[in-house]
Amino acid sequence: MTKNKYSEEQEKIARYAKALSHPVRIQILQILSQQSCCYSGDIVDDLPIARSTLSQHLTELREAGLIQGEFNPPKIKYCIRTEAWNEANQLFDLFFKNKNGETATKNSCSTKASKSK
Amino acid sequence: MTKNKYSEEQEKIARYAKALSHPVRIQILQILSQQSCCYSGDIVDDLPIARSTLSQHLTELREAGLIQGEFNPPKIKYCIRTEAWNEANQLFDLFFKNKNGETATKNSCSTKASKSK
DNA sequence: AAAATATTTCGTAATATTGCGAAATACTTT
DNA sequence: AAAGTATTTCGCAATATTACGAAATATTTT
Repeated sequence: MTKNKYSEEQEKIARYAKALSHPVRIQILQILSQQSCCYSGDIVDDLPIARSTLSQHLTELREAGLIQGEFNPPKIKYCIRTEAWNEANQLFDLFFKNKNGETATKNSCSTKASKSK
Repeated sequence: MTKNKYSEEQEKIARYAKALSHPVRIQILQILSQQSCCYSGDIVDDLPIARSTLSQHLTELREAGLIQGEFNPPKIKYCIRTEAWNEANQLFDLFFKNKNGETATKNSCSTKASKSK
């Protein structure tokens, strides 16, 4: 294992965020999350991308843990993976919640800050 | 303006998510959000990257709207930009909230699905 | 005006992402 | 077994990201 530069939490948030960082993946997840599950072939009709490109995006979402595919020959039924979905939701929640109220208001700055060495 | 493939909301979520898609940017935002504002030079000491690289990440966060820099010669004080911070928070909230409960549970699939044409 | 301090921009390199069509794979139906 | 349907993998190209050090920029202090 390589050197751990960042915390597990930071890596996790970044990984989920990366999965959400393309509009087509947002759309895919919205489709899946709103109308239970879907078949890949049905999704592609609503998207402005080729089938092979969709496949790549689905793979990314699967590797991020956010969706799962159930083989239902000859189709594959994709669904939201609730476990990861909830974890991501919670991570983002906490991330945004952890903020003191006094930012961006002219003054309010701690001129100190560590500066080790 | 080019063709609008995705909704404004989808683009917005993806843009914010992209800003959050690197662990070092998560860490930067955590530092800024937890202890009001900071000077760039102070941040870099806690991060495993070069100053010039930090500058790039700060630019990305600024362009995403999540932070703002106040010039306080010869330093620049960076703070969270609350407006965007709250918007992002709300967008992610809604995004994750919009989900019916019956996913990823073996059955529960709508075999139909549009398939126009 | 020269020196010191803080940050950004530039040049460069390595790697990752996004996209497509063609071909490969896998399973079902004829 | 051949044809049909659904998806993935492959090969390729264009662009974006991440990273660094050196040089440029801007402001204050000496």
